[in-house]
Amino acid sequence: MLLWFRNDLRLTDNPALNFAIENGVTDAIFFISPKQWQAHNLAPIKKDFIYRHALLLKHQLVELGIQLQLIEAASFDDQIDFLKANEHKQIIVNQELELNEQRRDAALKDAGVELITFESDVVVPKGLILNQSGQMFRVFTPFKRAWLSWLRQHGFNIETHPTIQSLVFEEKDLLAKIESDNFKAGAEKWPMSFQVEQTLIPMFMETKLSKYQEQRDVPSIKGTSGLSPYLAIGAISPKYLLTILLSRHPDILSEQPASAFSWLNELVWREFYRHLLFHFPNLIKGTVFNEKYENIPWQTDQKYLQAWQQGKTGYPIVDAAMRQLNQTGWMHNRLRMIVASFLTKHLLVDWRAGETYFTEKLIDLDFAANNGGWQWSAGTGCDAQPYFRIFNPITQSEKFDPQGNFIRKYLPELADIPDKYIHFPHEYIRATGLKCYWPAIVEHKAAREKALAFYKQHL
DNA sequence: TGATAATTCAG
DNA sequence: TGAATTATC
Repeated sequence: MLLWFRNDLRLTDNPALNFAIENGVTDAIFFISPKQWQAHNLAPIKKDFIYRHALLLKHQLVELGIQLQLIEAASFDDQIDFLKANEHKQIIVNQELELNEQRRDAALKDAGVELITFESDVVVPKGLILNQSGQMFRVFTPFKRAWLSWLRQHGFNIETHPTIQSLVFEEKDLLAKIESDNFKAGAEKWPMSFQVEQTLIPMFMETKLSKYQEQRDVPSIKGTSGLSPYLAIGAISPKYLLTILLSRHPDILSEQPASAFSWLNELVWREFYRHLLFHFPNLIKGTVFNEKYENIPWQTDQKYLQAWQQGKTGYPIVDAAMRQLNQTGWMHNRLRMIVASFLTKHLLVDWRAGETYFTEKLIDLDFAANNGGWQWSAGTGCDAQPYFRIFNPITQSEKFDPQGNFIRKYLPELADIPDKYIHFPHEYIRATGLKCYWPAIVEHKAAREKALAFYKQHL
């Protein structure tokens, strides 16, 4: 038997790994697949992050007597060829959600390779949270209620093998070792998963969780957990996070206390979108969830898309957010909603273009959540906001970045603009004769009215 | 996980 | 007159 790591680069709560240990498996593989990653538009920083964690895992597995080989297989077809030719005909894996990955696994089975499959990417197994008519929920809140109720009733198992639990890692040399020129693309700023488990998660629980509800929407404050990149590559498991949360807040499945629950709520959104993709696998082919929106003639002018990508829309909160994405490979969640609304509603650009750009840039790219979020913003999605809910980028900025601290960080040219004008500085700039910022690409009120008419006409 | 204009109501 | 509420997009 062979242990095959994919989107589960971790020791803690890894059912495939546990099974391998119990059965004395000593061989493991992980594929480095540049061509496939390219086909999925994967951001360089995410490739870097994956590579680092694969190397970390290789190092950690030595302690368990398992040899992890990192194998170059350019595409999924090459992975299939490798595994068909391999001596092992039983392969232990954790299931992957996305369509290409599922097809690859199906092709392997057809070729006579037996996959021993576990599910480890969600807390509640996909397919079990259904409404009264046996369908997937189409609205988040009832899904959340059913999800919580299911967990209160059934609980969940987190299995970490005793051998793993007793391991202690001394990683001083490792961090230097995994600085690879091939992949280096900014991920070195993110701590490795073992540091996250040892330090970052306990710190977050101790110091930020009680203030999460009030601070999570403020991009100038590091009020979020910063765990999304680890969840996205499977370096940290959602069950592990819930286990720790439950140990501190035994009533969290009854939505108490409120602030801590608002964090769990975000994890439930993650589950919602993964369950959704499980039920509607074709979402990955770019289809709109709500077919009513199938034939919207989105704006095709590349100038709008490029201005948005480069952070040159003339709306400071949007431009600062896009610079954060371009410079760091990550963007605060509140800002993701603001820039997505701006691209789809103010510029009327196809949400798929924004989805792709996020994919190309984000360290924490998760297909299900990204697609779900974009369709939510565009109004085409499952439990989407109605098309007439259009974020006002100035109001949002005043609300969530009142002193402009975030804006000033990424738009230093606006550093000296008074708070009062920072959210839309054009009149102030005109009055003072400064030339420090480009004009607004569209005027809010007119763009809003245009968007309302546009959606109304094409629905 | 909105925004805005219209309307109501306290003072 | 301006805050609170409601209706509409």
